[in-house]
Amino acid sequence: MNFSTSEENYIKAIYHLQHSTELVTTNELAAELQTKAASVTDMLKKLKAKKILNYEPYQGFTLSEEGRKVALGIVRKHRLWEYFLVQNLGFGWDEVHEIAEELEHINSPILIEKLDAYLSFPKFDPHGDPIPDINGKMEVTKQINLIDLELNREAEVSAVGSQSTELLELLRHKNIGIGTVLEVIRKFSFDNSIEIRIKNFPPFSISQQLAQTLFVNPVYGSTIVGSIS
Amino acid sequence: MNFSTSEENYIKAIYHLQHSTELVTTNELAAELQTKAASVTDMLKKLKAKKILNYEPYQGFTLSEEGRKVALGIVRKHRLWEYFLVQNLGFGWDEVHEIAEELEHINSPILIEKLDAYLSFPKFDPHGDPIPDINGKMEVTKQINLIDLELNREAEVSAVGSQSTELLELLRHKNIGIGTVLEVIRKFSFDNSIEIRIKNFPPFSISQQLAQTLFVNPVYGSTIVGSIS
DNA sequence: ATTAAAATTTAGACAAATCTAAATATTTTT
DNA sequence: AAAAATATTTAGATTTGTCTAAATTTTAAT
Repeated sequence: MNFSTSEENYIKAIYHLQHSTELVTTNELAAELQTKAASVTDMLKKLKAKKILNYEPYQGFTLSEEGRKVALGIVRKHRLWEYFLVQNLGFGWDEVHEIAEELEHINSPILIEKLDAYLSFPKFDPHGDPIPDINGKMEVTKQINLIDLELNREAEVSAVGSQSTELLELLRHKNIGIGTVLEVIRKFSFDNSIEIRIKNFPPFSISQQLAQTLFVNPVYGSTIVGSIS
Repeated sequence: MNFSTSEENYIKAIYHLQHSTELVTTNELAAELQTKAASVTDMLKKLKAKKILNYEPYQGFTLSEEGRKVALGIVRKHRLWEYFLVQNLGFGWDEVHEIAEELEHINSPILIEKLDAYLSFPKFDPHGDPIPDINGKMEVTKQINLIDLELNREAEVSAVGSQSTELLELLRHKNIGIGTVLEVIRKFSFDNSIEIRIKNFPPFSISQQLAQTLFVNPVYGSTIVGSIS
């Protein structure tokens, strides 16, 4: 099935809101999309008719299985284009969101597969968010500085960003390795450093540069992994 | 000023039709866009109000100076994307038109300038059509096999596609060089060979491979060159 | 368990882009 | 130069996505 740009924007917004609150409400969605509640209701009816939503009037709504697949497809396109814009065209990571908002609505599956191959199948976009693969699968892993404190505080280190001796020296000094479980205590916006604690030890802080090389899986907080096809 | 996707499609179609007939008519445009004459009239009024068209009811129409600049900007985007799709993503030249029809409506001047630079400022798209530069200027030159026999038959060789000894050997044998004036007599669709004549000599034919390396300027046939900004 | 407040939906309107059918203008034919 | 044929425009309707204002439902407060 095909969707209009407007329908796609609704589906994507619902997908993102569901990450924090399972049941999404009309007003939340209106705020997210900078539109009016009445407009949202109209679109909800349309998406329900297309079997994209589980929706009963006044009761809130969630994406259907089909809806989640559509959403993952849009997220895939958005993040692949962002990667291209930063990595190949030389944009800054903070300049690409709006352009990707347009590019994500280009409708050509073969284009996206060729782009993915051209970029060598990246797993994370320039903001550190995971890129779903063609089946909707994506890494649960994220950079530790991107952990959402509202959702998860504990995370297990699953990979490090490079094998440089400088990085490994620092990690050994801090007693961090693959498998280490960390609790994120606080983030400081001044220098993007974060304070963390390894179980049974006193807290300490790590720099932005180090945080960006630590890829972690949330210990609870099941970021759900699914499939598009 | 900004234009909707639909407005842009009308502007581009009028631009292309103007290449064959100076004054464009409502029915021609309706046929080109696969729509109805009544719909065209509606849009003509809109574009006239936006000063894109010279249009008097029942009298046909042409793009205004402003309209031509807008059209050249759209053509520029279309052809740059086609170049990217073929050269970088590995599409065949016959597979990219539809995708470029979508991509050409992405509205980000900086994106197009970065893409142009990334592609090293190509002057021709994969079909051999010239790509307008940021000011709307483009080569009048085209591959000789793309000469439109309805418009021009005589053309002057202005460049050859490579300096390989094999090519130069063939060109010397055929007596073709920079500045040679050729008359295109006929095209054969079976093998895409074309029959040409050098003034005062008997006609002979050249292969598709050779034709694609011969860049020519029409001798009469004023393909108009303009500026966007 | 009412009432008050907040959230959501319905009703009716609007702009953009399209269509069909009817009216009008232009061009061609005789 | 009038009639016939063709081209173009107008009038009125339709779809999509949006809005405001009014009505309804749910939730929270007393």
